[in-house]
Amino acid sequence: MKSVTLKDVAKAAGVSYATVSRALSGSPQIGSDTRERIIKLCDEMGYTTNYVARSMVMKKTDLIGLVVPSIDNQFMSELAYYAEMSARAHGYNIMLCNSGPDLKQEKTVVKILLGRQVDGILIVPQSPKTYENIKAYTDQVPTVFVSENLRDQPQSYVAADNSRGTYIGTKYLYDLGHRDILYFGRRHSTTHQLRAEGYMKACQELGLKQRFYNSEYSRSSIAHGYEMAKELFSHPIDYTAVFASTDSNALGLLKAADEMHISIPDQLSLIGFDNISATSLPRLELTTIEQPKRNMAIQAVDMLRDKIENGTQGYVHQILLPTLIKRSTCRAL
Amino acid sequence: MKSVTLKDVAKAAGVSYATVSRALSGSPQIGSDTRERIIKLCDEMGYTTNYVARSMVMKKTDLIGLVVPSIDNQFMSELAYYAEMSARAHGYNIMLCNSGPDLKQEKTVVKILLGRQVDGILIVPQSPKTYENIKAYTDQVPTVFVSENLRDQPQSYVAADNSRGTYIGTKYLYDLGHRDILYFGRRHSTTHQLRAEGYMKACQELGLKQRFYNSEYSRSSIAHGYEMAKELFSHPIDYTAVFASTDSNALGLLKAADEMHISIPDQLSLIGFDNISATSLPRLELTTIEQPKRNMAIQAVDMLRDKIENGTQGYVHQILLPTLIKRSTCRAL
DNA sequence: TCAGGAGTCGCAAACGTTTCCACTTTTTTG
DNA sequence: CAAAAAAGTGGAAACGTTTGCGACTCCTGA
Repeated sequence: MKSVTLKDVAKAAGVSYATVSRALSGSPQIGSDTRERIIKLCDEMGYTTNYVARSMVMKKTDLIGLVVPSIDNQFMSELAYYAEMSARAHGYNIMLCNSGPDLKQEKTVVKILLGRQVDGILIVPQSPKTYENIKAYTDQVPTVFVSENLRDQPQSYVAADNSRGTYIGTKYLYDLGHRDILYFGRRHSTTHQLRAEGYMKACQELGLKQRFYNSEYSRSSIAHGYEMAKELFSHPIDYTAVFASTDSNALGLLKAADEMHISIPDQLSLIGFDNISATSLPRLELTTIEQPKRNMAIQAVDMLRDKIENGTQGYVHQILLPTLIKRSTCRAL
Repeated sequence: MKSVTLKDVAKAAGVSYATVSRALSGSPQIGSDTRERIIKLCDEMGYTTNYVARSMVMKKTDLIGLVVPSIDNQFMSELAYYAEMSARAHGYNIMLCNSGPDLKQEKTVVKILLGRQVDGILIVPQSPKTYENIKAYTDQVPTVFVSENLRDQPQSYVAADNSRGTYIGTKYLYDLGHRDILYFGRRHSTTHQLRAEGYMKACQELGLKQRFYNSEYSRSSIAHGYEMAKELFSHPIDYTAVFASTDSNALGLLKAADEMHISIPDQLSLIGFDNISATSLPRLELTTIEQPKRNMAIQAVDMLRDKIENGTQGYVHQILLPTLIKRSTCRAL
């Protein structure tokens, strides 16, 4: 269990441990013969440099804190995957924290991460209030937000262009011949407000009537989409397509439609948003708008690295374009 | 960016920094009046203890390395969720690594984790060869494996009782009246061998004929399940139920069945394994065997903590019972 | 022969903690 | 009331590394 230190290999090599350190770090001020000898010896003795000691003197941990509401969520786990890959490729490691159900938890984990001396924090906010919640810490360490739109805040973030996503989607529906399109789902939270706006903008441009259906406290879940849709379908259906603010809600609506024998897409076209993995499943095949998760993750760690390594001040808002994924829940009229 | 240290608050409080350290750590050998004064001061000055310095002297990082083939995977992200929660509740943080596509990557990240001085490692193996692959490191740090069955290896692990899972499932099918049950999918890798064994045992006890269908290099994916199933259905269907070794494969089979107008469950009952989240989706509703992921995660970190904190030697094999989730792809004959 | 420079290498400080030991002050006890 | 015990505090070492600076060796050229 006792690991071998610099001092150990120094002793074995008959040099000072400064020399060993330099040999490993590729310092130019060292003989190439001794360097090789030492490197070989390190290998034999199974020496690996102790990162916590190193961090101590370098005042840099090469650690990035990743805080997500809960990693057990398609969007976030996918994001985490690419973030970790990209970070590691650049010599960083990821410290993972679930910011749990409430803001208190979120603040706690950020505090922990600070104590751990992470070089930067990547956070996907759990609510629009997150910014205020951790404001006190974001100036102590480079931070970039992912996926929640902080528009007016002086904070770096990368996000999908939600507004453009719904715009593209309704345009697609229009081109398919639909003239009565219902927007279904959440409208509060910045993200969902933007999605609604994209729909509204498209309607305006195309001369369509804007029609919304949502309950005040709607959440993005299949169960809730189902409940909402059952309520919705109890009224006459005087629209030919619905744009769900979220894939989960769309899936819930799908379930309700099945039960009520409303055929999708024959009677009703349906389009969602997020491209969660479930949408590509057999029997589902939901047409949707994809958030470019891979790019978001990569851009986010790039931004963070820039802040860390170059000390870049200020902030940048990186907006990525979503794309339409055509599957089989929409049909031409 | 410059954070406040022990020395800073010591100066402000007019005491030595040993005293401040003691006040914070709740040492008994300190006056309760000075303790309160110091704690209040720390709060005001926004002091948080530097964990890397602390780790240095304590020779303990309170860090657990979590290595998974890829976090963007239902099973693993869910596992990671519970593991992180449980770990943090006990004062540990999680360092996340994807062990990537190959064994080389897996070895690399384990090495990194060792350099980071993690107190322990939680690893879900990417292949049966994982054990051999990282053998050299597992005796340098407490390690527990998750979900791959290392039966004969002197290594701690927690896993679902795969064999029992398939046993329960086929028994269920039998009780429903099925007498011709086909086992569909992978059979190599320890896990899947065990699953196959459970099916075989049930068949033996119940006097059923064992029937297998699989391709040599089958993987657990919907696409592959689909391909296999198309091939399968090109032969006459002289069985009334199929047990898929994996939910993903089951879903692929479902898709093929739909295309060939084979009705499930009317013509064919279907049962999967894993209870991935997709199985509970509308239109799918796959009957399956659930791995108790939450329990697995919690047990795993408990085992690891025991090794870390109590220096427990030896190894334990923790086998958890899977449960049958009845949904709508099975019907009584 | 020797000054001086290039090329190597060692010494020691520093990073921010925790904790052992010693020391001072206060309290208890005989 | 003196001595011993207890309580509270400070000094300093230690953890394993990086790196500035000084020192040493060796060689070149005058």
